[in-house]
Amino acid sequence: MDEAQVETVRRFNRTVTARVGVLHERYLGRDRPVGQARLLWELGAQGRDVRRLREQLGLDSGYLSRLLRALEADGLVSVRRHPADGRVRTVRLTEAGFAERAVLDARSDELAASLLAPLRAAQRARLVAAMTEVERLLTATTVTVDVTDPDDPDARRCLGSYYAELRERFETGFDPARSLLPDVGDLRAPRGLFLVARLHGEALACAGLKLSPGTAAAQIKRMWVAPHARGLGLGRRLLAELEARAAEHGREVLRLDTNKALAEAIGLYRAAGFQQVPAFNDEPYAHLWFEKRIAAAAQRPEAEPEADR
Amino acid sequence: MDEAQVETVRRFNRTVTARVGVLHERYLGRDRPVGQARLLWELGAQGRDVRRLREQLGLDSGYLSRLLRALEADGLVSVRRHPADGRVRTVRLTEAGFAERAVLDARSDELAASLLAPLRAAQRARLVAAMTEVERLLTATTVTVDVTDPDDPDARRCLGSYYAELRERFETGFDPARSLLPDVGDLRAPRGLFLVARLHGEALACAGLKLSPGTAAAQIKRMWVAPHARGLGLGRRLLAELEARAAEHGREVLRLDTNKALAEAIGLYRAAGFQQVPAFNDEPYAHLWFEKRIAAAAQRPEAEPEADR
DNA sequence: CGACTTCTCTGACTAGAGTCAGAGATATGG
DNA sequence: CCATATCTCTGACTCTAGTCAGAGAAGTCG
Repeated sequence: MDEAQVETVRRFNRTVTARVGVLHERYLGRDRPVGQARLLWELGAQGRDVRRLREQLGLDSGYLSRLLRALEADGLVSVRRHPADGRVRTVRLTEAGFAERAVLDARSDELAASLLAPLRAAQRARLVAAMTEVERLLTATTVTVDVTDPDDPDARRCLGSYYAELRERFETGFDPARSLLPDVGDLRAPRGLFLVARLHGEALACAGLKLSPGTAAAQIKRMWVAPHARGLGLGRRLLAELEARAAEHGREVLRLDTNKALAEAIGLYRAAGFQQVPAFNDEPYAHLWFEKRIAAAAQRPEAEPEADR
Repeated sequence: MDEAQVETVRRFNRTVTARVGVLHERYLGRDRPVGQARLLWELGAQGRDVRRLREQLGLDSGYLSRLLRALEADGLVSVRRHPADGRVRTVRLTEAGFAERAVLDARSDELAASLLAPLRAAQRARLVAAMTEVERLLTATTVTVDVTDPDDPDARRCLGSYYAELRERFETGFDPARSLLPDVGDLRAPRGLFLVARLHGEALACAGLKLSPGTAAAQIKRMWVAPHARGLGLGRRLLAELEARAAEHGREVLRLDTNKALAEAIGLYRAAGFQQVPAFNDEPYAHLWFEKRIAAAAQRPEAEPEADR
């Protein structure tokens, strides 16, 4: 990235935090501490476990407890014990809580409207379009990609959604036990690895890499991106990450098989430089096979994020 | 504006305050209270009067005083009495202060880079472009337009710059005393009005309206936009505002005269719906005359900001 | 000169945000 | 069933941001 880009981002940060950030806090916390307001905001229609709230908002347990009690005292939330686990407590908005949330909502609308109001229709449309773009890309930069054990709950959730989607989209249905990789346990060191992409703690995408011993090829398996997270470039990012990891392990070729029903994925593979090749395995669910030569590297390169993350 | 637009702005606000705002504060205040950091940041290369700082940052005088003393104790700023006015104190960064500022600068770069890092080159370029657009338009929404006495210092500053620019751009030079409006004092109630557009207290643009009695036409005079503020749509906004004010006063026609050297202004007038007409006065500096029929209105309409601000 | 204003500083507060160290209740694994 | 881990809550703090009411020094105007 060049200096001019960094400079633009800096200017953006200043302008936006000054104009939006400050107002946002002020609107939100007009007659309620910002901490409480944020909490109300975060509480959805159904109840939430305190534990999850804490983790999601990154709050100290003591602090959160106090915030909850303040809201409870105002009659905005009710806190009950979790039906299954008595240690856990579940928070839920009361009627009054919903009303208060609606007030915050209205204020948020008001702030948004005040930003748009001084503009002419054409400028407004441009601003909204640019905001959409910024938000989309900023969301993309917030996603983290980490090596995760395939037995981790997040990993399991991704795989579950993946299988469900395949079941629905493949003409023949899908049963992982009948596939060439019945046990995802193979996707952990030293025979492989498994990546999970997360946004604010929510798992959005996954991808596995199989590093069979004694071959120069690494194989991509179980790659999936949550439907609502498509279009953020996550697929490409996972591919780039896998490529870098494979290179670290001295592999020279990256391979994968796929099903003809997965049109977007196939497009992604081609765009990322994969070439179609004859079948290199007898995966029953595969119709197409791809591979890509990669630059082996002992150390991970730094300059380009394709390899960097 | 429609609901979808408001919704987009809201989503933008949430994402951006969460991602940029919080980080911004955290980076900035990593080992220094945010208040102090903001102050360091705001202190330019030359010294600043405490009075101006207070006004610019909107701080309580006691609070600012304490912040300054904290920075002084750390040897980052020096505070001396103003040479001309012993009540006023002037703050200036010390060597160590500049070093500390450089650290903040570096962090800001770091934050910017961290936002860009996970993206591919193409995405980066798109993000930067969208940010530029958002920043530009958000700046535009922050500009306020108010009726101001033509003798107000801001108004005088604008007019001064305006005259200077005309002197330079007109083939014949420019002397306000030789023009048809030698005294801007006419541009105040009840015979007229004068608008000044300001951003963070800095005057950026102005425009006058002459409401000669006994005629159905109002006349626009002394319209100017600071060179560095062009492209924000301020000219259009001022025109719209004047049009609304003229309508409020029951006028049915808006008129203006202009010089052929002012190409951008002429373009603006045409784009805003003005038609060229034969000379309606004998302004020595005018080459072109324009007018526009406007809808008279006792009350100011609300729906469109063209008339709203 | 004297009254009034302007500007900065000090002292005395308040409130919010957040941290840390347990205590107590409830699960879980051997 | 016991030891250990997990989860929430309480009490006791700290820090920062910010407000308010003057005091005192320095200018300004009649």
